[in-house]
Amino acid sequence: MDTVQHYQKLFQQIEHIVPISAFEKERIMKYSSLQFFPKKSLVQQQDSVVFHEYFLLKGCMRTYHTDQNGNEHNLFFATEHWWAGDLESFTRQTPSSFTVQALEDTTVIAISHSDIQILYNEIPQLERFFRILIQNAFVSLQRRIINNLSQTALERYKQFRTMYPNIEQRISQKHIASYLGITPEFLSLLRSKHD
Amino acid sequence: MDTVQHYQKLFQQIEHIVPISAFEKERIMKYSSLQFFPKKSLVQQQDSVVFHEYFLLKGCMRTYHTDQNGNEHNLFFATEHWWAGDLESFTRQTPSSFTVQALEDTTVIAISHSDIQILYNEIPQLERFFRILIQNAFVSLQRRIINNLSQTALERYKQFRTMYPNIEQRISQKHIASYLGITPEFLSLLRSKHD
DNA sequence: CGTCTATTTGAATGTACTCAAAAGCGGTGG
DNA sequence: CCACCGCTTTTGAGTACATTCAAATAGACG
Repeated sequence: MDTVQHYQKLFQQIEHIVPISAFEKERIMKYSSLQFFPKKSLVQQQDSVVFHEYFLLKGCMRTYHTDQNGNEHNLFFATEHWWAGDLESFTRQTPSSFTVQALEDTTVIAISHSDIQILYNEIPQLERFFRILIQNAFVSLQRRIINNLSQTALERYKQFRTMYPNIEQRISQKHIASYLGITPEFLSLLRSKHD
Repeated sequence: MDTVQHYQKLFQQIEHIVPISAFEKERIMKYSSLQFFPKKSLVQQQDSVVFHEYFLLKGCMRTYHTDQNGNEHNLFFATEHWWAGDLESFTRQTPSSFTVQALEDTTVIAISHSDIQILYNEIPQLERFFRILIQNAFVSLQRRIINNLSQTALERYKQFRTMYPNIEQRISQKHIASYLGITPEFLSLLRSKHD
């Protein structure tokens, strides 16, 4: 089966944290699916309930919030072997505060809300896996808040570049500016001064 | 036993998410302890490994990071029935990026790193409890980042006031300014203009 | 009561934004 | 394959938001 190949990276990531058997891997494959999102398509939409979490096999996505004034603010970028999808809406089955958009043609493994409940019960270690996954995400958000509090836009940009060197080339400056919390014009200025 | 009374709020919080038996409650009490921190004392220190997570019964704490320039940045405040303690350092047993300080005389239930491993194994539901706890914390950090990206200092301050109305009276403006990411002078200005 | 820290006030400065216009770039259709 | 269209990036002027530094005032605590 060819799909097995696609799941290797996901299984690797899980096994890096908790052990899973061949049988459990089959269950995971049974209760998830491969999906494709063309470039620019919306994967999830703000104010709608989220039904899936996505593990990216190929491509790139952004998660953003649109505020009262209609301005978009990028919260996350996800590339290969990252997870995407609003966790709050997914777990609580409440309307999402975020839109998720494919920035490139993107292939994912999708797990639905109902199926993950089944998997949690069949494979208790997954509970731990996702706890640790969220914990890591939580920690990186903490770091980001501290950075936002203590650093200037230029420092944050430099750090972003060193932290995600490969991502920068795939994403427009406009989106990076939004992620950093500055205007595209100001990011352009910073780049011209310090490059 | 009087300590039982102290644990009521903790058990309530756990049972709000997962069921636990009377026996399991006893195990939790066995593998945790009551501790007291006088006002201004340091509960955890930056660059040291964190050994406990704390559930606050009474009092108030702040978690802050000291940057290269020696400036402190408040990341969290915790009051009654909140948790405090750097999760990253606690779970990974690595040096912490944060200092935790009692802002008032504070009484807590403390759980050590080794004891929580025992409890995870004895009471698997706790794994889910902490996953959901972290998930909630993660979600509120997401919100905070979006707010920081989309709002001015005045808007953030107003939101802080409505979101944590009881906390403001217990914490100095200096610390609130640091939490908001502005100088105490500027917060003072905002307050004088819009009050 | 005196000391230490927190808060207020004000002037000068810096960081980042808005608005506008021009230049660059990528995709699409003829 | 080129021309055009729309979107992104650059550049610049003027402005707003927030900081720094300094000094005065107010509060908290022993």
